[in-house]
Amino acid sequence: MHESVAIKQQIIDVADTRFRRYGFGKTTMAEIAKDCNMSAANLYRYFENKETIGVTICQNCLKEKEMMGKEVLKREGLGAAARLEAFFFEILKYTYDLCANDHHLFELVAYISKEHLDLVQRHQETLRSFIAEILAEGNRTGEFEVADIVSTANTVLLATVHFYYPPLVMMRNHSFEDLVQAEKAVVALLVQGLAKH
Amino acid sequence: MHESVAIKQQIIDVADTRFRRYGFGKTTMAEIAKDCNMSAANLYRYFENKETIGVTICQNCLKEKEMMGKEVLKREGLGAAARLEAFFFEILKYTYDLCANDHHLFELVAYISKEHLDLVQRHQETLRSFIAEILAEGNRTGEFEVADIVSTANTVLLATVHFYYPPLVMMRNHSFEDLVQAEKAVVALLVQGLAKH
DNA sequence: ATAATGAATATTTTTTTGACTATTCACTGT
DNA sequence: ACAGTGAATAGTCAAAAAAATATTCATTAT
Repeated sequence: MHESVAIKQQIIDVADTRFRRYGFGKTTMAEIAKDCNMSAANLYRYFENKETIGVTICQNCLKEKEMMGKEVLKREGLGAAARLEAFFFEILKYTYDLCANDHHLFELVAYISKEHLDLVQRHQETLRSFIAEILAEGNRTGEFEVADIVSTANTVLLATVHFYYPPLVMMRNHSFEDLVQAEKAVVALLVQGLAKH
Repeated sequence: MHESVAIKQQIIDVADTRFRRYGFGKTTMAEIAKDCNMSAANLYRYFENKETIGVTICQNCLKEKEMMGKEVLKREGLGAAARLEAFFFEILKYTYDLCANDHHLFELVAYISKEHLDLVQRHQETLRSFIAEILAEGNRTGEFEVADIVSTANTVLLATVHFYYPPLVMMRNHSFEDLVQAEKAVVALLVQGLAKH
């Protein structure tokens, strides 16, 4: 019945493991198939091609990052300013961990992002909507005074690119602590700018 | 006497022309030498190697960009906020023009920047000092209220990376107008945050 | 009809090889 | 000593060949 869904998932799991350990390029369809006890040809009944497998894993990665941010939206006892700070802290942490520890996955994401611009765009769209939520909350509580929430959310996203865009996060061997300090400083300045005066 | 300085300059001029037209990789030392009416071997009496020539041209490029920013520092009749805006506008304009029109030079800068991190760092250091000057002016005139000028200048630099870092400037085919609009929005938000309340 | 396969074909990657270019050096002219 | 050179060397790049891999397809199994 939903057999095919389970098999798809198995393929993703197996591929994910191999991609992380050996990289996308060094993993063959034959190897993935073997791990699933099937022939390489049969993989094509579940995925159009190898790249599609990569894209799916990439999407999962971005989705997980989004979850990290989303969790912050629901946290109790935070004002809008503190929430914004926590939001970028989580995003930065996730991005940093990915890049620093899963080098191969980082490369996969970078490669896929180059081709499938739409993926990245959708991801940014999601982050933007999260930020917009925080801005709206700030307006509600009187902490912020934002006229155009959507366009301001976009502006905030532009100013914080250092903390979610992997190539920038990894540029020069900044320690995680340095990055967090920079993140705090940028967000603090932005919060000042957003605040009701 | 200062013969060698003039010859060095000639080599740079000739190389610059060729690099812009054909790219760094497609320009040979023999060609540069021919343009200077000398043998390839003789170039090595003036430059350690080909890469050093590229680095020098790259430096000139960055220096020119810095000049664009510096000019804004001296403009009369601008408040600190307007000056900051004008500053990033000029930087963005120069960066955009370089990337959009001098594709080969853009690649050279990108390539050299990867190796010679110190060049880029020094460049950022310069931009930072310019921003610091503007912040200090703002403090003086009462427009801004910045406690730690140096660290704040750095924060501003981080938040505006979209407008001076070539790869980001060129990411997706944003029109120049879109970029300028984004630049205005980001700087406006930062200025709000810097303002005396 | 659906799942799966081995063998055939198409693509991509790797290796090899030859040509090309950067760099060095021993030497020439001043 | 200094500016310069041609020829020798070393290293890099690019085209071609070989090998590996992705993808398709005709066929089998259930």
